[in-house]
Amino acid sequence: MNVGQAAEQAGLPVKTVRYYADIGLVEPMGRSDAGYRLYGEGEVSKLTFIRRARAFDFSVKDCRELLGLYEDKTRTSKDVKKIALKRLAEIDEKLSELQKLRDELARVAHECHGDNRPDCPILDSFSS
Amino acid sequence: MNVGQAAEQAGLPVKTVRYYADIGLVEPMGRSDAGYRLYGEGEVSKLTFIRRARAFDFSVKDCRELLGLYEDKTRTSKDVKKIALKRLAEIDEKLSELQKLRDELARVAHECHGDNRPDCPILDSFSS
DNA sequence: CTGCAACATTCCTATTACAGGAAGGTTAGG
DNA sequence: CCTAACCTTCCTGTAATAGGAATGTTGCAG
Repeated sequence: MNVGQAAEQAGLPVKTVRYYADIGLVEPMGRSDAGYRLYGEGEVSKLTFIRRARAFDFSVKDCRELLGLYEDKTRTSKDVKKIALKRLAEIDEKLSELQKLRDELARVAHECHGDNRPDCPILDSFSS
Repeated sequence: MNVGQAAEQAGLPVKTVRYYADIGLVEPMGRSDAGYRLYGEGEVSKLTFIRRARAFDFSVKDCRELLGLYEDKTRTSKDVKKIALKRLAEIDEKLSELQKLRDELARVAHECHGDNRPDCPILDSFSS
């Protein structure tokens, strides 16, 4: 199948599928006489796999590694879990930072009366 | 003062201060005979203001707007609060998405025994 | 006065993961 | 045969810098 159909089946934009081919993440089976990328079931599976992993906020680089493990019949679940736990720790850190930020912003926004007067605790919190 | 000193006082990397000058966010008071950027107290205040706002995850574009309000003696606290609340809503959405993602990743990672066997629920969750 | 370190300048490249668009070739159907 | 809907490559842009090269300036110690 051509790139459009592969993209649709994998649930990815065509641009993205071509991009993955360019960076050697998921290369097409081959090319047609006209130079069209040709994809099979296997490639669609990999593309789908990557879409799901990306939805878990894994970087494309991580995906490359995961895809390697995905295809490696000799890999152990330990290998995969290690990557997943690392990602989880990163997400936890991001979450806690974002949460702190949110609370502080909510606090200053709450303190701001939001009327037509010029004094504003939000701006004050940035400059003091 | 020169860019290095201004950067230090504002708590920003020199590169960043120059970048802010380039994009017209905080321009130096003037230039020395040798072409060195010259900063005064006012510029350092603005740079500090921006550093703090950036720490709140405001985009540089947002900062430009906030800086305009910061300097505008006729602005009302309502104007500022509007931006802050918009930002807050965005952060909340990001938080909830990240939280969902975290929980699901934690679940599949937990289900993975992480030993030397080849089957792995993490990878399975990507391909099923 | 000179030499050197520590500053400064501009400009170019790279990062992440694509999106948009131009210019052009291919294919399928009516 | 024409046309729409595909496909191709290539170039540019995004956000907010970081890194580095090549070069100029300043201040101070010897």
